[in-house]
Amino acid sequence: MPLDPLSSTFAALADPTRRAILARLALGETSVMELAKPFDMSLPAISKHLKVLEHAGLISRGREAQWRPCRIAPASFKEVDGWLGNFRRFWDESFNRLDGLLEEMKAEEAAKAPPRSNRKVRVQKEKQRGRTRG
Amino acid sequence: MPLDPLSSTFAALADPTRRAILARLALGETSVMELAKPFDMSLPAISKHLKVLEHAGLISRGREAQWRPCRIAPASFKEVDGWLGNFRRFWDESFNRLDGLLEEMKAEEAAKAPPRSNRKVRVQKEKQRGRTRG
DNA sequence: CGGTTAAATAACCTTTGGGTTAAATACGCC
DNA sequence: GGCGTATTTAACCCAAAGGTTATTTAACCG
Repeated sequence: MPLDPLSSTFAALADPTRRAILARLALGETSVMELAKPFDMSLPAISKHLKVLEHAGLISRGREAQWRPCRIAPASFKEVDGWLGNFRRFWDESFNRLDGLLEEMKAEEAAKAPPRSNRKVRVQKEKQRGRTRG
Repeated sequence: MPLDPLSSTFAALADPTRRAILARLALGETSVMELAKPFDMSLPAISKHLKVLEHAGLISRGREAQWRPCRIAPASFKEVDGWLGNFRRFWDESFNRLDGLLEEMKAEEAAKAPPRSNRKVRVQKEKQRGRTRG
């Protein structure tokens, strides 16, 4: 019984070896052998980790002769970030528009500048991201 | 052998029941009974899920008479987002400064405006977040 | 005190996960 | 074709995860 995609992705991220592999891949596409080097672990174990990451949509794999170069796949990262966005207001104090407005007001106060007229509160776009801060 | 904090957090998020609980808590603090209602699952099972979430730092629990109200705890969410930030450039095309600059240039080109002098690229603050978009 | 409600713990079961070693597959090269 | 390198698959092991029911703890209420 396969998990829903988001669960698979989070599960894949819940292992330090796999996160280290992703960190390595953030530096650029590379082979399984290369990925395996830093770890005191058998090659099949790495192979399994890669399968988990691939199944989770976090990496994709090409074919070049006998190598299967791995690279970061963006989609699932984006899914995770999107889900996380539902909670951003709990920890990013400048996240919601009201806060943003208040902080702008404070900033103006601090700068002792006269109030400006066409000051606008920026609207959120695309599911909780893309706001100006500070 | 306890997992590192980030692994515990991702593992906690890798279950749809637990994510649903968090989604409910995003609406506000509530009791275990209340949280359990939507699920076709025994109360001890929910209790275990809550323990996992608490251990992962995703919720905290108070005491009010015989109730233990649960609420979202921000810190671990922030940790996850911070980690995710290392990969943001892979899927948020407006994330990195060079892209931002290029897009501004394109926008200016499109507007057929003369080049402006004190146009500045905004600097990233606080680990991969807080950029202006568009 | 005794009863009722809220929640956690204990003991247990079954499935999944992460690791191993040994064998198989895929491809390039001489 | 046969060899060597890269990678996956198979078979197995043990620990951890997610669920259950039965029992226990905690707090209010009358």
